[in-house]
Amino acid sequence: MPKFLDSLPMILSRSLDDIMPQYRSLFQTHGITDQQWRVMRALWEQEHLTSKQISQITLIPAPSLVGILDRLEKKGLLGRLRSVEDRRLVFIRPTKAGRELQEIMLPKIEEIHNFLIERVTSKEWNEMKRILDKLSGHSGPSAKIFGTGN
Amino acid sequence: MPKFLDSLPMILSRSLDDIMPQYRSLFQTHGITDQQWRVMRALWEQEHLTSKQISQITLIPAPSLVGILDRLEKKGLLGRLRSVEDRRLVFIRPTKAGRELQEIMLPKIEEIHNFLIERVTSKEWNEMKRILDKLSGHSGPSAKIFGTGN
DNA sequence: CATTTATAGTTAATATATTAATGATTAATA
DNA sequence: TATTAATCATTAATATATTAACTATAAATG
Repeated sequence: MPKFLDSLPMILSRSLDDIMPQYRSLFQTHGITDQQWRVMRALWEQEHLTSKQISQITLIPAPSLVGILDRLEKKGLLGRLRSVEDRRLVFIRPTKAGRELQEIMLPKIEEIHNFLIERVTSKEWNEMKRILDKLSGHSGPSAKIFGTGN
Repeated sequence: MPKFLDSLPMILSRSLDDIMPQYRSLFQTHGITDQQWRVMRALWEQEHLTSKQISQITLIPAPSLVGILDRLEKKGLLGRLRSVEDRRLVFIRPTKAGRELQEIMLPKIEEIHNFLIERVTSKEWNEMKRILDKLSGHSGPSAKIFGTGN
């Protein structure tokens, strides 16, 4: 394998390119994008979240999130409400239509997820996560010494 | 771990988010972007490549590649030349400045790569690639029967 | 209390991704 | 050979990523 294609960014990008289409066709069926679903998914089982929290959970950068929330709001899937205690905060909560979409999509998302992970054993799945975590620097020497043990 | 964060897209995205900044600071030093480097890297040791080939190697979608090549051309790092035999093809070749940038950057890229993979054993590295390949569907039952063995 | 510092959300500018469509060219086929 | 189908590069429209800067607000500090 050429060195370029064997770099970590290329390996991860290739995997994403391979699996995302399976999710994407579902997203398209429901008229939303990858990232828009990420936001809706983050709100699952949540009364509301702040923009900051959504950004952290979904890994969507804050400036990108603004437009994504705009479009989801325009689609009537969620609403924004500025906090009274701390007027810097904006609470995001799904609308009724948003909740219904979540209910419809989540099982199908889980189907795809199960279809994918059935390709590997439970041990392999955990191994992969562990190794990726090490590569991310979350399980290195410092983590062993100073980390929480997770 | 919440189910959402334990999905394959989130796991892979998180890994990318963790490692890319280490590369990105190098890219910025040399005034190019991630994808622009991908293109230059693909041309390493190549006389020239067609747009199609670059798109396949780098995983950059063809429409995105157009603008990326425009900017690299404007920076004087590569040139376009339409093929004479098949006038649909466009050959991309690095300029002298492009070659020099490759020479300067590649060792540093490899440093970062080595720094990253030193976090895991050689066995773990190969295990991760193998498992990701299975998840991508490249090593499933059909691959075992019909594949090349790689 | 006045001033500085930090934080949440946002805007702005540029680069890239996604999908569909188009123009030019070549290959395939009746 | 005339037509049809396929291919490569590109454009167009919309969505998102990246970085820096900005506004409003709150916290910290002198």
